[in-house]
Amino acid sequence: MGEARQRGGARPGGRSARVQVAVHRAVRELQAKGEPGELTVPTVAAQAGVTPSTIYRRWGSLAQLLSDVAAEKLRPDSEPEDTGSLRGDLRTWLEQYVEEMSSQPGRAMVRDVLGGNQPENAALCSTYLRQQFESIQARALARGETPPSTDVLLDRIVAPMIYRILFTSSVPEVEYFWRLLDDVLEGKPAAQ
Amino acid sequence: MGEARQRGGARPGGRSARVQVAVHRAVRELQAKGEPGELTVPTVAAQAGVTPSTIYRRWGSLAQLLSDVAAEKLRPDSEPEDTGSLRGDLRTWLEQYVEEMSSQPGRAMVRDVLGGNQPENAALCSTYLRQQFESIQARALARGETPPSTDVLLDRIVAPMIYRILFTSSVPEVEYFWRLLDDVLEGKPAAQ
DNA sequence: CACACTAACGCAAATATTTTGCTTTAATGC
DNA sequence: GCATTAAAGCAAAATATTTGCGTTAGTGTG
Repeated sequence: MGEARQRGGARPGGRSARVQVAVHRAVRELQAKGEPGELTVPTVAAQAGVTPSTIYRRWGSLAQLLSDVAAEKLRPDSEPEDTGSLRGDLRTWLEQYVEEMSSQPGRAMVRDVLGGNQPENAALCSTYLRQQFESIQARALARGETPPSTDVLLDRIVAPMIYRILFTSSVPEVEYFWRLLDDVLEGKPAAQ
Repeated sequence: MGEARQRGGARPGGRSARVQVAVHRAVRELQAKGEPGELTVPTVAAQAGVTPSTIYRRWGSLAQLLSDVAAEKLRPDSEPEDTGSLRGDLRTWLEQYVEEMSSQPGRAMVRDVLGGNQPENAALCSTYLRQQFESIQARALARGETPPSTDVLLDRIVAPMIYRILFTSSVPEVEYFWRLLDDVLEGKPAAQ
């Protein structure tokens, strides 16, 4: 994750790991409780049973900690569902992704990952997406289908969604993105 | 701009306006000087000849102030150049936009607008883009050309660029986005 | 133009957060 | 085990943020 790295023999075992888990969990608990005013380094530290200075030294700031937690939340917990066809796989995946990301907590996650000025965490999210797509593509190839490239999927479907989440007040329904998907799959010319 | 709004008779004249200008200028000056560590509310206040509490009361936090300043910076200072054709107008505009946004300060601007949790500022940026596009479209229509819709331009060109700026470590050269543009203009099928 | 009204600023005390130096705890390698 | 030292704890110091209250100066009215 995005924690400050040391050169000397790092020591990731035991206590360090426990602190990491406790702090991340504390963040999630406080986030779940609502009250964004309660979400401060001292509060998180208290909830995690840890000293504030520990958090400052390991994560640097609340924003970086939140960025780490958000990146962790955004890691997919399972393979994309197999529906039997490329189009079905992508539609199902897209439905879940749109729902997750355009929700209030979803938008917050996106903002948080970007917030920490920690390019690695943002890049990680992109990597997660690529991996999901690659597994869908692999299945498609195994079926004899010819899937679009990952870059095309990112440019034509993910990017428009994220752009709207970040820069506009309302995000379209899934149908809008399903349409973008079909344009890609059918090699349609751009809608004018 | 994103400053806290009051219901009672607002008082935007004279002193308030001067403070606003002084504070924004102070932020720009400190940003220009580099040293991100120097960029704190007390420092900005000192540079602007103002009390910190003034900034806290008007802007709430450094992040919101930076968001306002970034939104202001992102406001286009002129009409898009007229090159005589739709494709030329869009290519020229795109060249400048890619150069501006993928630079180090450009990326910082994007992060800053989004940073303040101030959806209005982000939405403003999208509006600026729409306006630029609309003026290019109007010229195209006057020439008898048929320009793509604003949404298509945002989805197919701007969104991929912003996505890469925010989520990946390297942003492609202009040529990449010129290609996306030509795909849109020529109604080409998606590249596989 | 003088005057009342009050939004927005300044000032300074009260809080809260962040940094830092030093001590203690406990992983890791031998 | 035992030495070594990364990472945590603790507490004082430094900074940043909030808040109450007095002052300044836009704004509307007579």
